[in-house]
Amino acid sequence: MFQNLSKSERQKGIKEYLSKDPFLSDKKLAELFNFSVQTIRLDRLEMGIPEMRKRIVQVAKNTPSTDKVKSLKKEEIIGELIDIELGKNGIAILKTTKDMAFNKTGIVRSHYIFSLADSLAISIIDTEVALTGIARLSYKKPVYAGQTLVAKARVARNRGNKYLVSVHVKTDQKEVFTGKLVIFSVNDKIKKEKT
Amino acid sequence: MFQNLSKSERQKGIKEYLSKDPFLSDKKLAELFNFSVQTIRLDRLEMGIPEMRKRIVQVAKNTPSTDKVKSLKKEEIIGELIDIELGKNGIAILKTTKDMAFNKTGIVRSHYIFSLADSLAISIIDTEVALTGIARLSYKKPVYAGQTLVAKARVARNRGNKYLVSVHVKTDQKEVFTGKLVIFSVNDKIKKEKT
DNA sequence: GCACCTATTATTAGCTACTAATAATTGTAA
DNA sequence: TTACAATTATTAGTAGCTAATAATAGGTGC
Repeated sequence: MFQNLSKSERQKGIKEYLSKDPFLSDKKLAELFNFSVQTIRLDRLEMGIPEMRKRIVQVAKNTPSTDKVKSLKKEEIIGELIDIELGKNGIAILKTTKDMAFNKTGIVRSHYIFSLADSLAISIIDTEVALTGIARLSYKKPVYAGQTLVAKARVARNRGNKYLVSVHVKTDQKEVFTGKLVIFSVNDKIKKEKT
Repeated sequence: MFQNLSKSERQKGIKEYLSKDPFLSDKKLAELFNFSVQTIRLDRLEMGIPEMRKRIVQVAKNTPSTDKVKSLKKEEIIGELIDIELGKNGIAILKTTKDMAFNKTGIVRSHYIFSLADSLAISIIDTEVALTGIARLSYKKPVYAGQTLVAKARVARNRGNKYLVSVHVKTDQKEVFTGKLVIFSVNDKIKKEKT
């Protein structure tokens, strides 16, 4: 595979290979780089790379990423605003993908649909800041990854800073979700009050 | 730890322990169950369970393993699962960050809180696939970026494949969100029906 | 030339966590 | 008492190491 590599080149190569495949033993690395097993070991020691078994344990203990919080990306949530009449209604579209769905079934996770509905509902309120207060959600049919969702929101009632918004989400003419959201328009004072 | 277990009890115990912690060596199992290493090995052979190193490799390579949480892989859960009793209750934590919030106010967008509640609720259902049907959400107080949310979910009722899960989310002892979610446990048939 | 140094390779002993095979021991039931 | 299962022990061999020591090759400086 390799020949006549300098020490630094070889060490760099080992690092690279191991980052791609931590399952390589010293013996296999020795064959790959055409150096003796002992040299490879020395390289590992110099670079502070643990032995294969420990590397595998590390991978095994990290794969089910224990404490990493997977957050939703903005683009994934909001979808695309198609049409909007502030204070009245709006339409948004979201193309669902595999990573929004359960691996096992391909069914899109419910909070993605809610996120679409919620952000659309907030968007159509004609105010600086809007917060969701109460919501009633109803999931009618499962949505499968790949399907495109069309969300329509409408302000059903408005008393003072309180808005009742109803959202209907469809895919292929079928209604898959409906929700009623009570949204409050808020000014900056609230922020101070509650902190 | 254990004493005077029958062969079948012991083998059952070994299976259980290894499903929870595949990193246990035969020696440690022998100490746990108070039997000799050779007996443990015979048990593994009879049950077709590979040695520790091979188990670790399996985990590392992400080969399908029956997890404690059935319906969701850990990465798929929003927030960090702290404690769970399948079919009963569970606790999850989410550290909120700026990119979960509105720039203007620093208030966390409501769908992040719902996502935490929803994925926790689904996690505690002891089934292969779980889907949200109906939900009633109530946002009590605004949450500010940086605050840590603690979500507690409890199965309030369970009739057949229909579960009523109540979720309470708090930060600094204050309740910021409550929700009642109706979740359905589903088998694979649904998938075929609706596609 | 020689001393010195680095890089590389070899060798040996010991470790963990096994497999595989064989054998001995214990207990219990026909 | 014999037969059998369950358990434990023993031995040889394996992979993939650590750790320590030693040998060898090649170059640099003087």
